[in-house]
Amino acid sequence: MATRATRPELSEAKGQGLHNIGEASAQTGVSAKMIRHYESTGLIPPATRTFANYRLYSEADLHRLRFIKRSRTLGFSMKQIEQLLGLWSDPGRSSAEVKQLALAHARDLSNRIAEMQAMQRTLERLAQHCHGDDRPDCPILDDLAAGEM
Amino acid sequence: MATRATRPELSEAKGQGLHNIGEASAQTGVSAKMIRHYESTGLIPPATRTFANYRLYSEADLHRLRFIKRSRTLGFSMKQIEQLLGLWSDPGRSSAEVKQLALAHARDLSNRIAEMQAMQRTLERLAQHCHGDDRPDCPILDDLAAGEM
DNA sequence: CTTGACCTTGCCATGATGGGAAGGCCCAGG
DNA sequence: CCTGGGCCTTCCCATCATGGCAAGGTCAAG
Repeated sequence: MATRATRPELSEAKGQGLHNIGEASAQTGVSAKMIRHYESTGLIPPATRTFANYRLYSEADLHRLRFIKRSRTLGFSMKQIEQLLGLWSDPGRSSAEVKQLALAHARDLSNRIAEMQAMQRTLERLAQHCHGDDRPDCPILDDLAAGEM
Repeated sequence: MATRATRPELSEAKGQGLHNIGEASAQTGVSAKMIRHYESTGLIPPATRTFANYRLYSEADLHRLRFIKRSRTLGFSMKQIEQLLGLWSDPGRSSAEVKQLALAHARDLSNRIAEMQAMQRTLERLAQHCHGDDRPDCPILDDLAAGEM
């Protein structure tokens, strides 16, 4: 078994516990499309490749992808995730930095939630006063047309 | 005063209560950029023009723009606003259609609010358990790394 | 006439994601 | 050996609503 100094065959790589992009996607919940995108933007390092140029992912790579996936699920932006990944891999980090990032995002969420709740309440209120029948009279349209900001 | 059959001068048009795009923007809160954009997508009809090709807006046009602005403030999408405008100008509409549109949007908002609240609660909970000091230990990163979906 | 504010069109960027095309690779079945 | 189908590669385009910039025309005041 001569070790191929440069780039392995796909079957060989899989025998060593590596995964192609399809498997990586299935095991992390990140689409292949997005894995490639993350690589192109530098969020993840360039994947090693097989002889035929297929991308290969180690368990550590999958771990990183799951971290990203979880962060997206919590609504962090890609820019914030970049910072989070930096902190994650920095042994000299202070938890204060992480906490600050998380709380900033939480505040941002709160603000957006409040805005949407205001919209929601207004809509519910308007809809309550709308007959919702065959007649054209409609307080909802009246409100929109009145332009009460 | 010979009525110019084709296209008026700007000063003449303003004398007749028409507005250029800057005034229309100032009086409706819709940026000039977006007014042009709405025209290009057909949301509003092509504006009449001065001799020098400046757009002109009547009070009715401003009314329409305010309607759009108010609808955006309530979070309706452009596609929904297109429908709302159609209903607004349709004397034969049924208020049920309007109400249905509004309630569908309200439900959509509720869903998105619920998602964001879930994120928000998770973040607050994680942050509460994070010391936020100089040490690197951080339950927030632990959670992200664990990938508990 | 000059200056500055405003208008015109047109192109590019955002942020995260999906879709699709054109072509190459891999494996299994005949 | 050949073929089919499924996976991979890169590249471009679309979304949604909005802003920015650039190059050039217009208008009103000094």
